[in-house]
Amino acid sequence: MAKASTVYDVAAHSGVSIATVSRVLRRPDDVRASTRERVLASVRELGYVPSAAARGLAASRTGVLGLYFPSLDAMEELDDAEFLPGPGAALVDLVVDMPDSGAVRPPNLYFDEVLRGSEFEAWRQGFALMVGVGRGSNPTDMVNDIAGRVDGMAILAQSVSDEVLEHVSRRIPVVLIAGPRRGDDFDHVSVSNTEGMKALTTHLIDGCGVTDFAYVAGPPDSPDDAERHAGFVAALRARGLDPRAVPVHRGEFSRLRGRAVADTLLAGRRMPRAVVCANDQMALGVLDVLGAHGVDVPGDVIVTGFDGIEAGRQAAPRLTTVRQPMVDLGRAAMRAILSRLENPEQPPISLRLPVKVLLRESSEGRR
Amino acid sequence: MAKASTVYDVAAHSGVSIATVSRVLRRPDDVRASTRERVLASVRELGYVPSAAARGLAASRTGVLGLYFPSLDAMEELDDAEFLPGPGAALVDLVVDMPDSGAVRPPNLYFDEVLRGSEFEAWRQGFALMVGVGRGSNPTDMVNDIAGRVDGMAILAQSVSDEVLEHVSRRIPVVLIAGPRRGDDFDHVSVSNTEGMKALTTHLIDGCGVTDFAYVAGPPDSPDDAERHAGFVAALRARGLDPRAVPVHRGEFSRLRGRAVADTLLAGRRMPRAVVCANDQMALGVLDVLGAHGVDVPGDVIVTGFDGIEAGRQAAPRLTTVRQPMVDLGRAAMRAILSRLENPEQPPISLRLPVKVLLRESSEGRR
DNA sequence: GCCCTGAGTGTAAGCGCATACATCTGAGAA
DNA sequence: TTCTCAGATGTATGCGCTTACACTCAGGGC
Repeated sequence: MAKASTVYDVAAHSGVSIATVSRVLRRPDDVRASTRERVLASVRELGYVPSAAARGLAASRTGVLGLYFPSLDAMEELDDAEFLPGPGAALVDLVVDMPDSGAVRPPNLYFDEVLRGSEFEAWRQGFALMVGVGRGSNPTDMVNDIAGRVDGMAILAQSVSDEVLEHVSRRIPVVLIAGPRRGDDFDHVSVSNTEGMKALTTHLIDGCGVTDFAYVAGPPDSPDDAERHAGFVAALRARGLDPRAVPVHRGEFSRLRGRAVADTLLAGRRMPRAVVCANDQMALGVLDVLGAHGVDVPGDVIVTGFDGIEAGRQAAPRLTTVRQPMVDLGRAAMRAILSRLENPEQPPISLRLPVKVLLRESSEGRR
Repeated sequence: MAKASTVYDVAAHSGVSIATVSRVLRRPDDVRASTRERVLASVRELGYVPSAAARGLAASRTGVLGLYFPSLDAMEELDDAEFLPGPGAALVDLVVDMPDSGAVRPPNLYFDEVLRGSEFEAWRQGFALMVGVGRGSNPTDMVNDIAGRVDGMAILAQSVSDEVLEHVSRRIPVVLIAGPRRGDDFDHVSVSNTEGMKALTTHLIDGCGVTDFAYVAGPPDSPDDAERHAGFVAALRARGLDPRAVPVHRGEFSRLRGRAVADTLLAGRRMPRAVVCANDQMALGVLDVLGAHGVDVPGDVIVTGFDGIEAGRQAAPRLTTVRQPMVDLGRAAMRAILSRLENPEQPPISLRLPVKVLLRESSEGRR
């Protein structure tokens, strides 16, 4: 790494001008074959790797797309504690792992899957992907930082103030992922939360004959939760049921919260026929407790979730849920950016991806 | 986005020189407070976001660290099929999800968790993270591309040829993640595969009285698999057992493969007392089949895995395994890069992270 | 034999920023 | 009052690359 070599070095080494070196790399066909070979040989010999910074400056595009997430629960666990083993540390630690030991780390599907989709689509379109997570005292500094490094970026909605959004969008295209639409000015991709929950609820009423519900909601500031609850209410109304008669248990989107709600329900007078939860984690918590108390699911009580996480497929009984296309969300976001890049004047994009209601044994079993 | 504004615009707008604008952003204390405010107001008003390309060029460092992965199974599924809904597409699709419908998508822990750790550590150190996955006809083109964009990068071992490795490492520090050590020239972080498998196997022999094994190995070209198998063999030897007497079933690291092996075992003369698998996916496949055939685990057969994925915790019975610190692997890789960046002349780093043997019900139950 | 043409290559001008160095200003010292 | 010096700001250069444009040098048509 003794001073990385540059076009000048390669040019000198192969006896051509820097323009020719550049051409060999960007438009090889414009250069005579013999010259090209000579230059490529120098590239190999000198270990030359073009500087993307210089290239980006000159071409005024970076070839990078950005993805920004707010801080995630799964990330918060990480801390400053030293994690590297000391000099004499054991290489193996043998422990009896009790069923309830350790916190259940919520595998953050949103992050993992949206990222996966984004990376894939960016790659397909010939872009690299830069990721950033907002943390610390000034989470949105990261947004600005990324904005300076990319040709366009996707931001998980609800995580950035309008002011910052407005600011960076003057430099690059910005697309919002999930959450409510932010004014009419930003491109936006999301999933059919409302429609999905409405379809599921309607199925419970029409297909399973449920008239007696409990609803387990997420935090009040979650736009996803609001949309899902709206779908639930709409389904009830459409069938002439009174939404106000349904008890709503509001809290955080966690498995523990689901357990707490189930305890409350069990302590109550009478169990509802169906417990509809605004996400899978909570539904799994409900299943944990009902299972432990010998309640028959779905015979006595139907339980449903939302998201379609893997753990729901592995639960017993398997959880009926609404699967969000999270990978596609990432892909669609990248596409939206590119579309905007190609055609800056087009009207704002607002894409709503379809969801899939997965009917499984927590609602469909013996009845 | 009508032409992003630059330092020049901000300078003109606030009546100062570009040097002052730059100072306001980089070293605010060197500028008089009143001037600073004026410049910051212009920054806000013009929606100015500094170009990282220009900054990188001028400062000859990018402030970005890179992470490169080879193509992953979980990624391969993604294809060019159109995924965006057509104009009249339904927003909801209601399906009865049968237990065996759909492929079991292996959540790629390696990717997700190493990435998580890398991003976190990069952020802590004030760097952004760029990710790339090798795919297509020339997977390692991506390595070169990333190398031109970052101050240092981590590469998942085994995924890049020595030639490419050598080439990019002349420009930036490169650290290899997992796999075998590559010569003595590269910095390298990995986990204690051998020691972990040896400890687990030793426990099975000493603690569970197992003398009769079957071993389910991964693909022949997997260095992880090789190390794990070496640990297994070492444990047998240390207790006077003959490794050659243990049937080894070699194949890919998948759940389906585990099921196939279990079928084979069941079809055989006699079941071994313990089935040791080189990863969790395969062990889960074995559990699937044994469970379906009413074989008592661990009463009749003990099953163990390796990796510590979440699904193993949720299996019934819960899977005994060796947990790799994947998040820490990512963090350690980023640290190694920075360490090398600060002190280019230090001797090669070779860090081996400890693993944790998790004894759960697939080996520990009633006996 | 001359001019035109196009392929191949070189020249030079930025791209937007950081920063060494020059310049200017005003307050305090003499 | 004049000089000094430090703080504040401006000037100018270069980071490594892309690319418009200029140039050279055949070969072909006249």
